[in-house]
Amino acid sequence: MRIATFNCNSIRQRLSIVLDWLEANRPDVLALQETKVADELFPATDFMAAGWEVAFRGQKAYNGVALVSREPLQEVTAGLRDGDGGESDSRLIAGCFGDTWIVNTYIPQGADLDSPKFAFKLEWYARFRNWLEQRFAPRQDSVLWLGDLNVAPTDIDVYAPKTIWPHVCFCQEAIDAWQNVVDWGFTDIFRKHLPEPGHFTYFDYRLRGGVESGKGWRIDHLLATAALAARSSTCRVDLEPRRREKPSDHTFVVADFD
DNA sequence: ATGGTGGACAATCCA
Repeated sequence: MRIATFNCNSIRQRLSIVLDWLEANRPDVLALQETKVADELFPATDFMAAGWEVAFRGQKAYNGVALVSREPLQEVTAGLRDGDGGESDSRLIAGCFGDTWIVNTYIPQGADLDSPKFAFKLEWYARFRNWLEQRFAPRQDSVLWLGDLNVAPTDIDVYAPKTIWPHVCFCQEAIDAWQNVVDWGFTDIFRKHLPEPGHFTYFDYRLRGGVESGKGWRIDHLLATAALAARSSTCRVDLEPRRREKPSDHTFVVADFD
């Protein structure tokens, strides 16, 4: 089983990068964030024409998540409160692949530490833990949580921890909010296989030569409940799509399971 | 150094 995540920063701008990557890597499921398109304008026919199933929940201009898969996912659900029509609906989409639940989230970024958007971020994390508790039992269920989580949990997850701290994605409150969800029952698949510093998934457009100079962040994550984590065999960052014209500011992250 | 770039969408908002 191969599962991947990619913040595409507009699926319509990045469609050929995504379709080419799917063809080359043949994942079972690819989770997308920041599709930035209302559902009626999502390019579903392009995915279907290339032989992929796709489930999506978005809104105009901002946010938006999707799950691309080789076979249709079962029991697809979107939103923290499914159907509330608000912003929270376009930040979560989940579905069942075999006996594994794939839970794709685009966590709020938070803007500034003193912004209401940061409070909304912390609240969103708390609501998400509640969402998990209501649906799954970490010891029984196979759950893979992945996506743009907008948290760099440790010093080796940012390129310059001393100067970046505190930041909405690298501060104690955000790390605690992330840890509280991890404590529900997740293992960090990425760090299981890539424990050393220097692996990043996001490079700010505004820093020139960010990839070459290693000025990155690890804010895109894959985490799994214990039995599923024990089955994971590899995890890697794929920088190849960044050599394309107009790359996303995020990388693909891929995990394989036995 | 509090900038810088990029996307959506039409003046700014968001990251």
